[in-house]
Amino acid sequence: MATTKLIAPAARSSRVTQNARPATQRQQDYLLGVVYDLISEHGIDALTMRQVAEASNVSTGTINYHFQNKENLVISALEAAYQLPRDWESCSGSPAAQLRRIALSYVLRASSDRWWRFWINYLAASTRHEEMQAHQETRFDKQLAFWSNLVVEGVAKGELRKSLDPTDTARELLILVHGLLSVQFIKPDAKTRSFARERINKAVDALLREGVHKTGGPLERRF
Amino acid sequence: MATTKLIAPAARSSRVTQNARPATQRQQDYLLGVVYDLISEHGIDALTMRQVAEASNVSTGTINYHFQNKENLVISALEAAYQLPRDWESCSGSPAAQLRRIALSYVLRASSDRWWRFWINYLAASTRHEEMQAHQETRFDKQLAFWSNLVVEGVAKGELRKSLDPTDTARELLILVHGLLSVQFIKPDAKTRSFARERINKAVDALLREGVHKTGGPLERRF
Amino acid sequence: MATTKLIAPAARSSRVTQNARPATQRQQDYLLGVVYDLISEHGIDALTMRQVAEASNVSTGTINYHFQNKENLVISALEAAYQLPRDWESCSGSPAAQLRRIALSYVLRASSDRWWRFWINYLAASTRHEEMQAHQETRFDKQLAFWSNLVVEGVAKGELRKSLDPTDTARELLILVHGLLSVQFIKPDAKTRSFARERINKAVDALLREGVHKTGGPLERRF
Amino acid sequence: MATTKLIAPAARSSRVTQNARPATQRQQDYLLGVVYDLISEHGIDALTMRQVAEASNVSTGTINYHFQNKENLVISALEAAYQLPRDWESCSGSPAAQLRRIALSYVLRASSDRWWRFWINYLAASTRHEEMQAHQETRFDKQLAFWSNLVVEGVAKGELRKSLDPTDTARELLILVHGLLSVQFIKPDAKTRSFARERINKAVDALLREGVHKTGGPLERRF
DNA sequence: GATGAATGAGGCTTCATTCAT
DNA sequence: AATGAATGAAGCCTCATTCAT
Repeated sequence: MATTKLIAPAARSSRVTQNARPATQRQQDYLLGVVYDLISEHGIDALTMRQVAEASNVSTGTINYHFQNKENLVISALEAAYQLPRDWESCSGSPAAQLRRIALSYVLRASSDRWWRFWINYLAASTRHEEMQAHQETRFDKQLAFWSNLVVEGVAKGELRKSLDPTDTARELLILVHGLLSVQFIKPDAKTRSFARERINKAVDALLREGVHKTGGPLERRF
Repeated sequence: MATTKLIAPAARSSRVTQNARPATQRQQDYLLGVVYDLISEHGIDALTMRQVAEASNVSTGTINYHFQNKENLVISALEAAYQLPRDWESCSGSPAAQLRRIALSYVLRASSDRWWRFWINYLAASTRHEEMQAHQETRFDKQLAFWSNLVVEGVAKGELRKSLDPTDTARELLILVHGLLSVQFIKPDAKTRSFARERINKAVDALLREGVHKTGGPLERRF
Repeated sequence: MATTKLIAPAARSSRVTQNARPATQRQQDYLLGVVYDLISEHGIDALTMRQVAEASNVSTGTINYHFQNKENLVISALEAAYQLPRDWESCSGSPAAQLRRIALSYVLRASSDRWWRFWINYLAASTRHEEMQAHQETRFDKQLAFWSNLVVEGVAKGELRKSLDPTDTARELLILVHGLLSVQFIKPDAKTRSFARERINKAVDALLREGVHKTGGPLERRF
Repeated sequence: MATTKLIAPAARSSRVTQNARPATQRQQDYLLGVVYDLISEHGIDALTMRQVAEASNVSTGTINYHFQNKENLVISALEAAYQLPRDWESCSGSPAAQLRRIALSYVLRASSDRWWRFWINYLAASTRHEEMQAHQETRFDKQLAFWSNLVVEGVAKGELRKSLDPTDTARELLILVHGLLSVQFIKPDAKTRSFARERINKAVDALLREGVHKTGGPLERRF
């Protein structure tokens, strides 16, 4: 447990001492990884500084030395987590394929459960934590913009139907995947996950221009 | 809290002193109501026994006398909350109107925020609490069955299109409202709530048979 | 250590739970006595909740149950200490004798060291604690009024010289005793204390009307 | 802190690394100045090593490198502070003017508050710290001798009344200014400070020989 | 000389729970 | 049934001090 390595040192900065040398940065990133794991596992409220200290094999003083206090630690972990490379980020290919892939990342799998468990805890906690709430909102808007852009590109490349309104389409997809996410949390079984995958594929297929091959081969169905 | 096994929902009264006389029952129900309110307001983890005692004007000893310990108290409150009559339960009218009304109850309003904040906290907690998870599942299935049935009735009465598959339709609606719910948590502003309302109305309208009046009058738009 | 009994239950109230039953009141007063002793002994800043708990043979939880937090505990102790009966309060006799007695209470003796050590710590702490500062001021004003009044009465009874301005006289005396107090802290030896006693007696003598016996017999020299 | 025995004031340099070169000495003196400021501002007990490090723009390691530990640092700072030149030390003019000036230095002003706040904290701490107590005593005696000497000189120059006993006069003045100091701490407002100034001037005036100009011109009233 | 990350004891406080009344 | 004082473990955080660099 608690050994996940996070993003590259250069990628994180705010909230912690500026100009931190690489060693410090690495240590902080390591600690944030531990926190991410613990939150995914036990929820935000159950997180204790002692837990973090023990799981990361440092003293409680060290945690506070780097992050001042628990709130800052949690927020930092959240920020770091949100900057974790999603698997779809490295996803190349056509806009339509990218869109499908991103949308399919909302399907729970063993390897991504951690992230989504983290996410749902964050969402619940954000109902009583303004800063976290704002964070969620920002992230959603970015997501919306990114998806919209993919739609625009897909239309331009002739993959997607010309009649699509990019923002509406993106929003509709986002609502769908979040709805499916909820359902997957409510019914966390293989069948539900399978259904979610099919449903998402169907939704993306519906955006494709006539004549473009639907749901494609094994590459696209990997999820 | 953690991992304690809970007893089946039906056995609820067995959680508390056996053979409780009505006065005792009333007292306990009153306390559970207080707990529900507090959880809605501050989340499950923030609940303290002292809070409950003060909010209900009894002593901490009394709380423990009735519920033995905190976990038991919380679970009892959750179970009780899930048995609270939803406002749409008393909703009469055509199946289509009922369906619309139930679906619209997923739109956040001041008065219902409490319930949905409670719900999201419950959902997050359920990712690490088997019994709560089971509870969620049961509730979802009931919801699905109820909505399906409304579709069946609506088709029978000629309000809804004949081509509708009841279960598919109900599930699709449920996914939609849960998606909109997530979005409303992510962006808790009036515009988002307004959008959610319109989107739900549109979805229900799409189920109506040609010739049936869409979205209806003020009665149906109350939400 | 830490067994000083404080004032009667009825005398204290503010800051702690109102309507506390006598038993609670007694417990709180007992705890405040312990705190008073500890502050006298080690200063305000050195006081720890654990210390209080151990010295009073209760748990730390109990301390916080009664006083919520350390600041409140200290302030309560200060208020209680300021309501401790000074030995001159029970002092009867002529106004001049009372004045002399009160003034002489500023001479350190083993039995009153505790109080004055407490006082000097309070005074130092009050330079960075507004509420404590205000408290000091109030107390000084009361003292000034009380001493002035004694002068008025003394003049009326013909013990003190008619030409005395009550407030000026009282203030002048207060400055003197506080100056002597500082000196006694700076040089805490028998000689300095003895000097302080003589100096105070001399100052009071100077207020007496011609013909009135000076510094008097053993009764008045008890201090 | 507590009860550690301190070394004699004269040995101060021995507290720090031996054979310190001038640069080291300067560094240490600089740090002591920072400590003095911080203590004046927040009291002795509130001082933290980190505070010192940040205020002086060095690392905590450097502080400990120079002073080994906190106690040593604080004591060194206190000793250094007591060796700071008072502004009246550079005061020239007649003995009477010097006496007035020194006495008036006990009147709080913005610029001297720091020193006196420091002093009162030191005095309170000295009730439980033998070495600090001895320090206070020594300083008082020096002050007494210095003031006595000024009286002697003043009498010799014909400024002060011949009947004055130098030591008695000096002691009486010291008691007065310490009394006024206490009052100024108890009531830290402009009116009290103003009163203290007048009172001291009056006391010094009372020492002047008949015919010598009282309280003098603006130069002497600068305080 | 100087740094600053790391330590861990110890400070304050919260809180579920117990128990005499 | 109900009370509420008392408990003590555990939470968060601070801080003097150490030590590898």
